[in-house]
Amino acid sequence: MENKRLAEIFNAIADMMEIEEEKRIFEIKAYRKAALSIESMSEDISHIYKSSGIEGLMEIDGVGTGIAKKIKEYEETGKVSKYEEYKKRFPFDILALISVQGIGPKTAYLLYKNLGVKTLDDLKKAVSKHKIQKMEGLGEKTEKKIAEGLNVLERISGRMSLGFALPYAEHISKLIMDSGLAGKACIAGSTRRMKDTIGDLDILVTSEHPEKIMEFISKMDETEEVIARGDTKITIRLDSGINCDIRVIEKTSFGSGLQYFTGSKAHNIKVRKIAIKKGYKLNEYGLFKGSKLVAGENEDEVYQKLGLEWMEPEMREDRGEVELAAENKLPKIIQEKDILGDLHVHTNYSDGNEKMEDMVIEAIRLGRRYIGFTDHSESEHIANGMDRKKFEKYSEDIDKLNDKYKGRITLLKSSETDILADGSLDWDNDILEEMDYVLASVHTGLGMSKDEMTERIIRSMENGEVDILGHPTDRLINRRPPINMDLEMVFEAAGKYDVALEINSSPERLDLNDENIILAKRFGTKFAINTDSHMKSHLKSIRYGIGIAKRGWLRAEDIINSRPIDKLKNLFR
DNA sequence: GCCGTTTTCGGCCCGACTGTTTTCAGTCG
Repeated sequence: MENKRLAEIFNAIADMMEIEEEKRIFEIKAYRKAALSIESMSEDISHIYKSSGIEGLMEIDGVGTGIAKKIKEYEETGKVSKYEEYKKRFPFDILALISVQGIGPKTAYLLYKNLGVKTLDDLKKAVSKHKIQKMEGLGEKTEKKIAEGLNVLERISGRMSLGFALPYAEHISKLIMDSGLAGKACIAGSTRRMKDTIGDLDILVTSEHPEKIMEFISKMDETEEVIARGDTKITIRLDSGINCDIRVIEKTSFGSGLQYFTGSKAHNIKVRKIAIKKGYKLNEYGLFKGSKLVAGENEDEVYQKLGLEWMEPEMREDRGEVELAAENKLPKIIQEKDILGDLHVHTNYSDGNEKMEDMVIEAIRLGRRYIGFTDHSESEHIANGMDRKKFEKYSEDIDKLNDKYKGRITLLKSSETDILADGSLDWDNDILEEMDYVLASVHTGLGMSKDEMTERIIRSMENGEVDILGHPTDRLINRRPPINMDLEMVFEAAGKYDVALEINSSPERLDLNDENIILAKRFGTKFAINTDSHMKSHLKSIRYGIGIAKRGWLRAEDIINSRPIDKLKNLFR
């Protein structure tokens, strides 16, 4: 998948153009737009080029003849000559340097020209020798800001999982509400869009006393540092290391503010263009005809006045949702209430923290109609995997509890069964047949070659016993990359053998993610949104998986655990 | 460089905050 690299190259071209060719602003924007499109595509751009050539590339939003040619060049030679030329002129690591908060292309160039700074290491040295404050146009404060920016870069490697960011954002919103100074405090940005990883938090606040809110926020215990503070907007760094933008707006602008602040950027640009076409202007303060406010208090109304259906925040990525909304043809995607059960739950029979019955009681309390127990199979020693004897006891326990809680919830018998290195399963068939369904996952031998891994996983599905493939890519956010496999081949096999792909809601996994879901859906696969709970509190994590599923535009019928228990059992049979 | 239900030429989303300035460029979202 070269999409990411190509997006990087086009972004770097745009950055380097900004240094001395800022007048070509629209050309620069064109490169950025193309980069954004390419980066957010689920389809492999090399495949597009190989199957449909330049014409295929030009179908991509923001890609015309010029950029399509450059993609072709990259596909054939591995290089883009325009980029190589720019790199000769500006031989410093522009992408690294501008990743520091406060440094943009112009500042990066100044640093290179005056101090010879080419890399982050050079930058660190320049900072420690206090060379930056002496430069013309920069000063003491800029140097300090850069020093802090470098600090933050070192502390935060990558983005935060949605599963950690959302509760944190909720906590901050609650603090703001509890201050009594705000009418509303609403989470916006990529957190509201339920993106699997979050760069920073955005919170929209309505208040009659913006200055008091600013003061309150800057004094919260959670606020480690105030990065910027104006009349309506404050940026803080929280003690968790994540940045948080808080914007205060009047009640009458709440809807347009939320629309604007939720994004995504690409979605907003598209919506604003529609506004212009229809003779309006749209900004965070409202939808205006001339200077007259037409809509602003409700988000729904803003869209409606533009002739658009309201779109779920999870869909706002400019992946075709605006066009469908204009025609009233948005798909009806999964809602939290559609999920009836959870098919990946551990207990203290293996590596879970709690007794089976406690998990059952909590699942009932959360309104689940069924719960599938999936304690680990024997070879997972590290996770206290069950042997045959223990499985029998586990199985009896499930039967007993099923009787006890009959009519309130149904317990399903399963096991998270290891997919061994050769693609076979970790239980013999006689045990597998005792289960209501089989959840199979890879836990070991993650370093295999792509071909071996692909074959291993496909083989595990071929024997017809597997119903769900658990956390298919095995990634751990910020800790472990996805395993090396041919996603399309695995997804195709899952479609062929009727194996549902898991959307694992555990904050550290969120696997599959939205892009993989979109890809898998092309092969007609079904999905299961599970929590992989190891304690009672984990059962609530289902909302992250649902968010990810919504981002993949999944409908209730795509998800097996939205079916009533009898239909689900039929499916497993 | 891209794009078209006003256009194949002439437009291109919109605004906040900071720092080093004396009116604005750079950065960010």
